[in-house]
Amino acid sequence: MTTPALKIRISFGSQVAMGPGKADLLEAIDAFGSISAAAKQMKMSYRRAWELVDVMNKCFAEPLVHSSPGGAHGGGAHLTEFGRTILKSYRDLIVKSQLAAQAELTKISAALK
Amino acid sequence: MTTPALKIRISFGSQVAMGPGKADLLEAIDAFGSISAAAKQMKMSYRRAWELVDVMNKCFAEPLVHSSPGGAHGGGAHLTEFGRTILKSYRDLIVKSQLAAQAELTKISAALK
DNA sequence: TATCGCTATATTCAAATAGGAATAGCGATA
DNA sequence: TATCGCTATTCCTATTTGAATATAGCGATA
Repeated sequence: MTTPALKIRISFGSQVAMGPGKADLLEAIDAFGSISAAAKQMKMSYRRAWELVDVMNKCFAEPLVHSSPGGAHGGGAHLTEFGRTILKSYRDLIVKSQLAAQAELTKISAALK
Repeated sequence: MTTPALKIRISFGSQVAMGPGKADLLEAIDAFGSISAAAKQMKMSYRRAWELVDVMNKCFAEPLVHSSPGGAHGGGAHLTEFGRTILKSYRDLIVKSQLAAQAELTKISAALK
């Protein structure tokens, strides 16, 4: 066994509405106040980060991220209350799932190379 | 909300050791006794099915699928006891996770378009 | 020992995806 | 009103992925 991990996503049609990467991105946006700074910290292109945000905003009934194209220091982006709630629900979901699946995950992990 | 679903995979380094598609494939191989028949039923190419099996066999300490290139009716493939055990563990893991995550999944699903 | 169907693998081509660079636009603030 | 940094979008290229095809090899069994 080496690096096994549960990866839990919420698929929505052909898209992923929420997953580990998107959740991390939301947290980074919350921490840095902009998509571009979050992207840099996560070592992905601004383009990719923007796309992930766009997918999320379009999957959900309301945007999770609100962004301002201009203003002080170029504007920025922040989580909406809605976004914060979804993020928390997802994180809770992950914790509960992992906990419930621990025994099986341990078994499977032990069987990996 | 339309078609939200939890997708749970077990990642192993850069590869996916087990996931929904691989588990379904294992079941199809178990049911049909060959990779080729399983592939046909799942509407994927033999090549792709073989690759998925190959990844699984290489991620785990023992092969999950044993295959015979020749013999009656061309041989075939079947699950090893090891493979059957892993498959069951994974299916159990999914059930337990889904159950534990139900409340949060319902909340998030209701927030989707 | 010839047949048959499946495994195993290489090659080629098309398609989807990811990444990089370039650029326009925006608005608070100095 | 000029500046600045970030958002938003386009275009092009490179890489990855997937499908289709072709072919060799295998061994039970008839």
